[in-house]
Amino acid sequence: MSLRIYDTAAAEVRTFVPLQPGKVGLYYCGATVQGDPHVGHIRSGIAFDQLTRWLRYSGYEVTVVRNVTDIDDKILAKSAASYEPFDPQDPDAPAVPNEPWWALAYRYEQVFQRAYDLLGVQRPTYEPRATGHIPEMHQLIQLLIDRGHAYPAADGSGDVYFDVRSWDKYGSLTRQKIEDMQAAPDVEPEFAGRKKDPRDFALWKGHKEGEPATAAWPSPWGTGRPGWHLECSAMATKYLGTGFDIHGGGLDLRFPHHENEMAQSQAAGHDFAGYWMHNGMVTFEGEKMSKSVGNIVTPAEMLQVAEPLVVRYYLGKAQYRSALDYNPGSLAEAAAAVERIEGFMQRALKFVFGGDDYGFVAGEVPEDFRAAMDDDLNVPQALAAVHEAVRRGNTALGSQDKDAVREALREVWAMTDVLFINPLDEHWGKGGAGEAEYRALDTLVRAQLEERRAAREARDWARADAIRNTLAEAGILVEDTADGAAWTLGSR
RNA sequence: GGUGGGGUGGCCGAGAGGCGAGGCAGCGGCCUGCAAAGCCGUAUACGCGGGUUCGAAUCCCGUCCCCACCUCCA
Repeated sequence: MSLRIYDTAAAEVRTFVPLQPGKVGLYYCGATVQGDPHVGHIRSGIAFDQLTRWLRYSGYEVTVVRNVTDIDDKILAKSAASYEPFDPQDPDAPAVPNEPWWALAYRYEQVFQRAYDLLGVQRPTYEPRATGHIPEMHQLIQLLIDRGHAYPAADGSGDVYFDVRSWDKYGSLTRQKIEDMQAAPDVEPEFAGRKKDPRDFALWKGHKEGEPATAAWPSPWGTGRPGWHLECSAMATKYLGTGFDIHGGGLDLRFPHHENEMAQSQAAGHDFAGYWMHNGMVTFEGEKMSKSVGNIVTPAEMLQVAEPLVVRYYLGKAQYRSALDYNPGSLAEAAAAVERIEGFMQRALKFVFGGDDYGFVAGEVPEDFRAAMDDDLNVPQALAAVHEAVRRGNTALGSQDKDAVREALREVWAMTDVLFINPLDEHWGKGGAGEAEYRALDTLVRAQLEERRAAREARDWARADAIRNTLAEAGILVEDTADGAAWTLGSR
């Protein structure tokens, strides 16, 4: 009946109850813009896009916040490396030489933006950057110091640490005890005398020799820059309040990122997130894709072999908490499924409205679809509902049952709109051809089809097949239907 | 060592005590001049061994294996 979601903090499925009726505040972790996006980022974006769209379809007013972490160790390191001499032949050579850290961050932010846009991930209501929220972070740090949960390092480094031993709920998000955590062997010596406990994490990092002056901000504890984790707490609170509904992100962010976020926010006296949602990893032959393993498939690579809609369908087809395994056939399989849906919709539209979708109104989403989505976003089951409606519609097309075709079409339209995989949505375009180009091509193809029709009438099968083959070589697929031949641009 | 999540038919991927989700691929049929598309049909699937039950992929016990996190990661 109503939405139920799996809450990582509670480790169980809970009925979703918003803090304010009819409104949802959603924060989910975006990227640290230190490199090109990989499919994991996009999968996460799509998962929370599905959530957002379903919440909105369900009548909620949703405020979505996704951070851009534009300052961190890696960004600085990559920028610094771009000033080093390098061999242009080296595949790891910097894309832009002598690039300031802020330029590098902004460049990658835009790459992310394009990827999200292309795959139909709705832009968040607010997309704040870490560097734009230094004062908010300072307030939070001061609050934590005042409450006895943070301390400036005793060695004058300018670092400020969160005191994990001072917060007895530390570890509760991931159900870990500090004592049981594997000690990071390299951490102890480096921070000896600086941290009270090796698990203490930096809220503020004192400026170090050799780091750019542009990456240092004055603070009550000395010039420096923010630590990781802090930006999310500060920005979530600023845009959604000290208590909000849902916090999301990838499964690999549970610890330490989200654990630390939760600790510092709650230690500051904030309720913070009511529900924690984590999407599963994209795996390659069973293993998490990661740069160190070298088994990465980038969104750009996927988009070379499949159109954006197909990539979105693929990345969004599994339940968001499951691992999604990629293999070489994955995208072709997704493409076939998408074509099945699109084929029905095209035929149905033509049959019911004569090919003109003017004035078409999508129907309601059917009950089985609604139930599936309400069940912790069970998209695979929701897709089953889509395909069942498609089959029903195809059967109705076969029997020329206009009412049944129209009904199936309205349902499919509504469902694919919610999942944002409606092949006829203008977002996905039509093969990239503009209106004028399409009309020109249509005129030429129709002339060919007319000639073929005449040949078929004369039972000149060789001629008819030759025309069909020629068109096929140009990527134009001809299908004979009850009311004449139709053509489509093939997907490959 | 600690904490989570898994092992489902050729592949992907739901389900979680009782009519074999769905997609992709395959096979047979219908339709078609032939195709394509579509429709219909088609599979001794639930890691292994025990147990509970009238009935277990689903519950219990044992066991093997895999993955993730505990360091940067969506």
